[in-house]
Amino acid sequence: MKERKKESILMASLRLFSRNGFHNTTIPIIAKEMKMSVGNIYNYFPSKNNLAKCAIKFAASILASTLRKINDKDLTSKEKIHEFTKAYYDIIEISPEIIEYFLRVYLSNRSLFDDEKDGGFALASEFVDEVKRLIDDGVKKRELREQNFFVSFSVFIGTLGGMTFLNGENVLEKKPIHYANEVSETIYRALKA
Amino acid sequence: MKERKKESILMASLRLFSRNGFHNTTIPIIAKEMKMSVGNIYNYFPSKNNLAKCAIKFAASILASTLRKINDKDLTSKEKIHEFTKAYYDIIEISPEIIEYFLRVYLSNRSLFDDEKDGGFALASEFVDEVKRLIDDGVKKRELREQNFFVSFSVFIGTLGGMTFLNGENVLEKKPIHYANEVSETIYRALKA
Amino acid sequence: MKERKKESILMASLRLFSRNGFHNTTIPIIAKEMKMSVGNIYNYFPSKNNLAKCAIKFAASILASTLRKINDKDLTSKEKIHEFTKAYYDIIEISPEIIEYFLRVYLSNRSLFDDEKDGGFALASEFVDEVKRLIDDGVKKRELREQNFFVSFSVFIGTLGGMTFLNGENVLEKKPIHYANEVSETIYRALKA
Amino acid sequence: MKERKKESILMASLRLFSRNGFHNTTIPIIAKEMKMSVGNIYNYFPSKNNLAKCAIKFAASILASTLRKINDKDLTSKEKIHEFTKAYYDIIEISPEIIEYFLRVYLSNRSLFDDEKDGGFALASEFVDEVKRLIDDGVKKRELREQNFFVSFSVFIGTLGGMTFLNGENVLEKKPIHYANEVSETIYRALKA
DNA sequence: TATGAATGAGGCTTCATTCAT
DNA sequence: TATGAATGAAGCCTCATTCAT
Repeated sequence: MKERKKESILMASLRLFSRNGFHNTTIPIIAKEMKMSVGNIYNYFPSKNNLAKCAIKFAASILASTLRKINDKDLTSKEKIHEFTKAYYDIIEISPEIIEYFLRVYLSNRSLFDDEKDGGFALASEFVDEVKRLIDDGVKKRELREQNFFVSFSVFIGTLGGMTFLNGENVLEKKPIHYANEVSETIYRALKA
Repeated sequence: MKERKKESILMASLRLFSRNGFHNTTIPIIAKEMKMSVGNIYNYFPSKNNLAKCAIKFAASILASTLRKINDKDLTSKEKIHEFTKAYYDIIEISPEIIEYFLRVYLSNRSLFDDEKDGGFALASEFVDEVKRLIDDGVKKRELREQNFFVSFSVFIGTLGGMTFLNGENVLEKKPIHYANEVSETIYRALKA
Repeated sequence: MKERKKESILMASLRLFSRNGFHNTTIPIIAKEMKMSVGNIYNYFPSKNNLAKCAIKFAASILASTLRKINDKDLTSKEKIHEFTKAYYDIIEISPEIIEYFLRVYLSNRSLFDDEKDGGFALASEFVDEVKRLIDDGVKKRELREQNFFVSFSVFIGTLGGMTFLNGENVLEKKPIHYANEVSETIYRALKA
Repeated sequence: MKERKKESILMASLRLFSRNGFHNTTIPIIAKEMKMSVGNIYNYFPSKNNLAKCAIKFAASILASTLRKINDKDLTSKEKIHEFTKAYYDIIEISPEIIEYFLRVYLSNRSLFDDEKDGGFALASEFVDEVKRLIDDGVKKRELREQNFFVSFSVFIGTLGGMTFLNGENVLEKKPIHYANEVSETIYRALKA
């Protein structure tokens, strides 16, 4: 009931924020999209900032659970990287807002999260932890090189983010999913033992 | 002199925009930082949007010229990647705003550049072109793998951007430059033939 | 209720615009006069320009309906001119802003209406059409001379406007209505067959 | 020298004010038109308001002297009205700004002239006096009807102003001068004994 | 006289948030 | 819970005017 509606507001906000940016998305716009009144939004979220924070957690948890499922499978690191890359591109295809939200809102509005511990980085920690698990496992199995985690994290997620950005800029000739193999192969090469 | 002042406004704006984002940086804030009056800013730039656009060109041309100098040297691709990574981290050390600006403003406020051709992608083209040259040369010399340029671009720049982001989030234990070797090695592995 | 408030804003704006001109009447002034907040004005009219346009239509339709009622009566042209002149001076007495608005805003700020078809002339067309009807009828009945409509229009409305202007300048010794007979007689002589 | 330059600033201002309105004409625009610096304008006129006031006097004196020359001739009132109407339309043809200034600036910015005696009406008095002379002479010669001067003034000037406005609105099919005969005839009929 | 960079008040407009219903 | 009119602070931008040169 209430929780359900809260989630649907979150989805709508995520979509609007990621498409148009945080500052270009007003509460009235969200209300209109939800066919609710402006005031009623505030019965579910105490502020626009809070909405943005919840959206980050929401998006991160979707990415995290996607990755968790793959981590839980019995696959080689190469396969995991490949599967996650594909899953990532599926998300881009179906719900690009989940990814774009990080690029459009999280990156550029750090001040929103200033009062959070870690300056808000922790909001995404569920996801980051899962990436760490993938890599640590790979290292343990000697499939991936041992190196500073954040370097590995950057290649992995930075590359995917880069492609997402280029897709958003409409400079890619084909749909993102088409590049999945090449991308995952490249990431794997970067990380392999 | 007028050109000098224009450039110093540009630097200040770049710094503020990159630190706090476009929308959280007001013209009064820029004016205060510059110890100028609000109105006087407008004698140098016709609008806040225009200021942001000029800042992109400015930042892109610094990155491009850094990379161009390296491209012009007689080095292997591996060395070039390494040199650029080091140069990149030097910039992060000295003028992090130049890099962060891309992350915090350019990536995230596409609508600012909507009226630009290519939706503003061209603003960074000077830099993108130089990356392309590095990779194409490497491919020609059989040092780098031939693959879709945008994939290579994403690994290269996405990885560097990822590290910049993590640095901005204060999750790195050491200064970015410390990771330069590991990062450039990783990028090279991703791209090598 | 919303429509009612909209109209009362329109009346207040009309009054202020006509008294002080468009540019000397600020939104805060209108808000103060209405005892509303500045922002709330914008819940009723999307811009100050739009307010001015709506005011023109509003004023023109009042003038038009006044004249239409007279046109609909079975009167000689001379009587019609006389009745309209009297009605006009009644309006000046009770709501001078309706007339003065044309003088002080419409005539003088054409650029406000540049994006309107006919450069905004159409905004007043309801009224102009009614004047045309009065004159055409008079010509048909051989009571008025046949001549270019715009010349007739100028004598008719220009004369009334002239008196309104002089009244606004406080150079008339008596109230405008006092001159109604003399004015209507003069207009009639100008137009009669 | 100085007086000459002052007059040329006045001409330029008159042109710009009448074309674009008082508030849309900035001092920098006037300076650019004059190929002078902004500051230098202030060596000739102490304020923009003062410039507007001087422009009114300037324009009124041109109209007054035009009318004076006609008044000084030995003509019937009908001929005088006709000559002035023609002269008026000549002015509209050659320097419409002189007339339009009254419509665009004087009418709509009364507050500019609030500190003037008569609320600024006196600024145009040279011209008004000349109109009075034309009419008084006509009355004395029994060619024109004796009636309240301001009524006569309104028909005379209001009609001409009406035509000017319609011309500015581009609703006239032909050039204003073409209507001169019809207009002067109509004015004469309105005023004749 | 002449320049034009600089000032700063003030205008229009937006929008997160509140609150009476 | 739900509504949406109302508030008011704050942002962008303009421009008359000044002043150091």
